[in-house]
Amino acid sequence: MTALDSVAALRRVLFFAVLDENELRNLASHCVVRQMTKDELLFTEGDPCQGLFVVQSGAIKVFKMAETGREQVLVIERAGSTVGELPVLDGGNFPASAAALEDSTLLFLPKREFLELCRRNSEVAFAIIRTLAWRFRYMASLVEELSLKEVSHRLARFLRDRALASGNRTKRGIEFPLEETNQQIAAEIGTVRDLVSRNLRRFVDRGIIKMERRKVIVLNMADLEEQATGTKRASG
Amino acid sequence: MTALDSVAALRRVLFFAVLDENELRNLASHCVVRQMTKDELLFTEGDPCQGLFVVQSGAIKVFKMAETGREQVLVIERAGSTVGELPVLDGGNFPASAAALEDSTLLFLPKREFLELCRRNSEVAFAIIRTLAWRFRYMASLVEELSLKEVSHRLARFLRDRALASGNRTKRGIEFPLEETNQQIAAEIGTVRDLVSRNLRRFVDRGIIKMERRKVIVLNMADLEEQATGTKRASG
DNA sequence: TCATTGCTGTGACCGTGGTCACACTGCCCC
DNA sequence: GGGGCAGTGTGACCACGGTCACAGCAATGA
Repeated sequence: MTALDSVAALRRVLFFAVLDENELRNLASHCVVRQMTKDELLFTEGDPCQGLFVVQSGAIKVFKMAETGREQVLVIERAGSTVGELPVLDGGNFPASAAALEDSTLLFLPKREFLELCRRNSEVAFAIIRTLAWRFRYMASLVEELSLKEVSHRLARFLRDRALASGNRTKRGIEFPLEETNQQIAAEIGTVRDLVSRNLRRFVDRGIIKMERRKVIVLNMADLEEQATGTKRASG
Repeated sequence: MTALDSVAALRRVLFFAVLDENELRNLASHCVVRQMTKDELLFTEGDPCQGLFVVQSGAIKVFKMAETGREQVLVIERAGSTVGELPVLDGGNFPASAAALEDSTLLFLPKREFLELCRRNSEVAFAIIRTLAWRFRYMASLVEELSLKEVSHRLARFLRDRALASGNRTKRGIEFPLEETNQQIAAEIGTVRDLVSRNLRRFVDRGIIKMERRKVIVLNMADLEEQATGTKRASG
């Protein structure tokens, strides 16, 4: 872990990308590296916030948890994204909890330095606005899905996104590994593990996908797409 | 409708409050007044956006609509709030639709002028950041409720919020009128009109509230509070 | 006055989402 | 090899959320 790594990590962040080498180096000098092991808790909803975290590598899930233990993932941040900038910006506490989905490396940037930078550099401020706008759109579509779509549609969308993002086109179809457990998928799409299992099976039965071990092969992308787009009550 | 009214309306907006009289007047000179009648559509999800709307009076609901006709309200904006600043800020289209809940007066501010102002005045930019942060928190709690709470809890919370915001303490309890139809309440809390009706009845049966016509009397605030706080599976 | 309209209340019904229990399958590690 | 351990698959069951149909009620306006 060198200072150069930190600079590189910061540069990947949308709202630090506008900074020049000197500014980045200065910023990096204020950062503290934080190693996270899989499943480690970064912070809990309601905690006060001292600064923001830049994801250098790995993946951090931000989530809400019910007393029953059931959780709803709000967003997953990977390299080049930040976690916790919201409470830094509005002075409140963390609106949700966060934990590492895999071993991860973060940079902690104290809020003092971050806010100072915002005030100094209006380009940064605008980039932050764009980031927040993006986050809002994402949340709005999440609300839409949870309120107006069925579990099978949310799962279909999940699979489609994975297929487009990390799928390999083979003669059999679009193949990709299902990295996460059904439990994790459930938390992302807003249901329970059992239903993920059942709905995956249903897709297999209908010939939309094929599963080998934990590898998914999309046989019929059009059908999957249709499943993902449909509304409640409009299933076939 | 005078220019003074416009200035007053703008001043109520969090991110214009920092402007001085001259700036406000200048801004107002670029605004166009738009009268909306109840149920009139302001814009539809996906429409391109030419500027933002300042609510001077009345109420605008921002919502997502399913093909079935069922809708989910994201937020309701009243005097002093704005609608559509998001697409102005990130250059995208409207992420949701908007319509008037009652007769309303809006000011339309073309995006050119608004963006120029942002660039000129960093105070405005920071106020916008605070507004977006607030919106995000609101959406996060909406996601939490939709995913992790039952309809009865969401309704209880709705009633509690109303009681705190506009309730009159009387010898019988906390009284307030239920302005909206069950249909509207349903769209706000994410369900259908029938369930709102049934759940209201259940609260009455349990002695938590009393209903006279469309007036609600909260008899037992503690119970209502408990209903509103509980999680799925933790009901009595 | 009466017809129309829009909203509420409600009984009957049903499907999806969710719970629970348990067997099974890899897998890691002693 | 065999005993945990974590995750998956699945049958049975249940309840909440949602649908549908219809009756009642209040407000409106011709």
